Amino acid sequence: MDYFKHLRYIVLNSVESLISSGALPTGLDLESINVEPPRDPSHGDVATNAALVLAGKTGLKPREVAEFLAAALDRASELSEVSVAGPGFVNIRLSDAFLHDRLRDVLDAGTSYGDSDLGQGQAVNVEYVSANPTGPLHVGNARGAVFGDALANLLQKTGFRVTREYYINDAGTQVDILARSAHLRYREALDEDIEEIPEGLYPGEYLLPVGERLAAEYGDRWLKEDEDKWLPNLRKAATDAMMDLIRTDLDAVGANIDVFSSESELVEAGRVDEAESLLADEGLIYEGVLEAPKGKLPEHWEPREQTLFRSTAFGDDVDRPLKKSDGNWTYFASDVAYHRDKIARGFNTMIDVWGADHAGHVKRMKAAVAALSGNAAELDVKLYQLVKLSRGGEPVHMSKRAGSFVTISDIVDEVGKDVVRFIMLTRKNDAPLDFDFAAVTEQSRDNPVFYVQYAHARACSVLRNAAGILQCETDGKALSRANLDRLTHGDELALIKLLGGWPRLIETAAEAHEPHRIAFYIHDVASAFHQFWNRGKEDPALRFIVDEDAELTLARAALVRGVATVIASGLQVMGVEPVEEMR
RNA sequence: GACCCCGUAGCUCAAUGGAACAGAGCAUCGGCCUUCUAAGCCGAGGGUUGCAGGUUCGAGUCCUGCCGGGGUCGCCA
Repeated sequence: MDYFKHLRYIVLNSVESLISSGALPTGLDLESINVEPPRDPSHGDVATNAALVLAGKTGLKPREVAEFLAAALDRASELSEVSVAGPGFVNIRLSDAFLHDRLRDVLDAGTSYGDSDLGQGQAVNVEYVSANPTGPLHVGNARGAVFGDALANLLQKTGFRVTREYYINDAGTQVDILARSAHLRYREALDEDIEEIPEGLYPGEYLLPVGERLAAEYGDRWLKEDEDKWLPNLRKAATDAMMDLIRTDLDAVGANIDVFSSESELVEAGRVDEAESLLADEGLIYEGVLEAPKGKLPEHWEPREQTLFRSTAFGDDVDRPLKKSDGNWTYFASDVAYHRDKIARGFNTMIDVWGADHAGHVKRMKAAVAALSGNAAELDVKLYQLVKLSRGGEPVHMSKRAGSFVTISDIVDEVGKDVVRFIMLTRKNDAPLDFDFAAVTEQSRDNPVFYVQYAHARACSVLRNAAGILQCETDGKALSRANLDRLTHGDELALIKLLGGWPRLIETAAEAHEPHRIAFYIHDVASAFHQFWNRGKEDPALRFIVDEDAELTLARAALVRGVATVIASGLQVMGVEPVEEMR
């Protein structure tokens, strides 16, 4: 149960009874009434703004409305204390018994605690990574992969039907360059001296095996042929090989893509033409000349007539070209077709996860989605900032030209998938992220991965000890039967309140499309738990295991199990494995 | 020139439909190891939320303008 929702329901009931008794007038707007945790815990467990919101239309002062409401609420058994404060807030304290039931919620539900029906089974498409298939994935892609994957988990937990998707940009000039680079490695594999890799081709060594495979499969067949003969074949072979690398990288970081969509297939199937004619039917396509951007002109700029999409009709700043001067579709054109395809597959909610360098494309893509769906479909674009790699404070340089960049597999091999995933979620997506190879594996409180995992392991350790002493099971189901009335200390109850906030947190994080909030929340839980653990050092009566009081020990074990469960539940959404022992 | 993101303690960052005194950690200072893992904990100081207006009973949050940092701006994706 989300106790904030439950309390809001109680508040609304009280307001309605005040209306029917004539204390408050009818026709009030109850929608903007909320029940939230107060900033200052000394104010209470929850607070409602109901009186502030309602007072205006009643002709009463907020404090008067609050007094009425407080009197009505006072009868609810879930509450132990109701008071009016400030301009007219009603502050509420929850009864111990009500809180004990919330801990029981956690124990009964296990890691599915916090599951929600917010999404009502609505289909959501989450597209992430979607890197060019021209090489292995690098750290920046890892951030997109982890963010997208965790967001997808989060939406699943809140009742959305999620499809995780990767758009393979295998139709552009980059792929021609890849094919030529592969051809070079193919010649090399056939003992030709290729000398230096020419400027403009991909120098990475990951293309060596591709050349060897081509040589083994085709012999010297493509050696003497003209480029236009071998290019189409090598495009396919090379992108397939690169997608194998990429799948390996995705797998290494635990990103599970459901659907891979190919741009070239989209183009070949005529989907781009279809999308264009669809827009043309709406009068949104015209031949025109774009104005040059103000300020610094791009090199070789000259006015040119081209096929334009009237994206300004949907809030974009300028209209956008759909065709290049060579007659091929622009990347934007095929992306329009791709999003039309997603809409056609029944997705009215789409989330695209892009690097911040694509920010300029957000408006045009939203415009296209609006145009294609008649404003029925919604696109949210989540941009993530760069990852700055360092090692012990020294920046790690990545040179794409030299082919020396850190791949996802490199980083996962060194620090492990769980560390990579956790760290990637310790910043808001639109804030830059520092990733220090030394700091993320450090065993100290500065390292959030360690801090949270340690709390989980410490909880498991306490439970192992308790099980040994009490000779009992310490799973949630067994501990749910403990006499939780024994949990009366303020710190115990505060911990339960924190755990009870998980259902609310998961919903707000899902609505905001912000999985990082989970990392911050479970860090808070870990912190509260470490604090409680240390309280026991000063005061033996506050230890989890209390000699000669098996009943209290069992009740506290239930609380510890609750902590471990909520941390594990959060880690599950983040795609991180909770550890039971620190090694 | 235009658009987008960011600007919160000395540093790195939070603040969940606007709400009562803006929170953590690091660093600084003062405490705490015969212990369920000190791989940690407790306490203190530290702020005109970049600036100036506006909306509101109430603004870090919404609106306008400016300042500073980053990103992007037809035929790369």
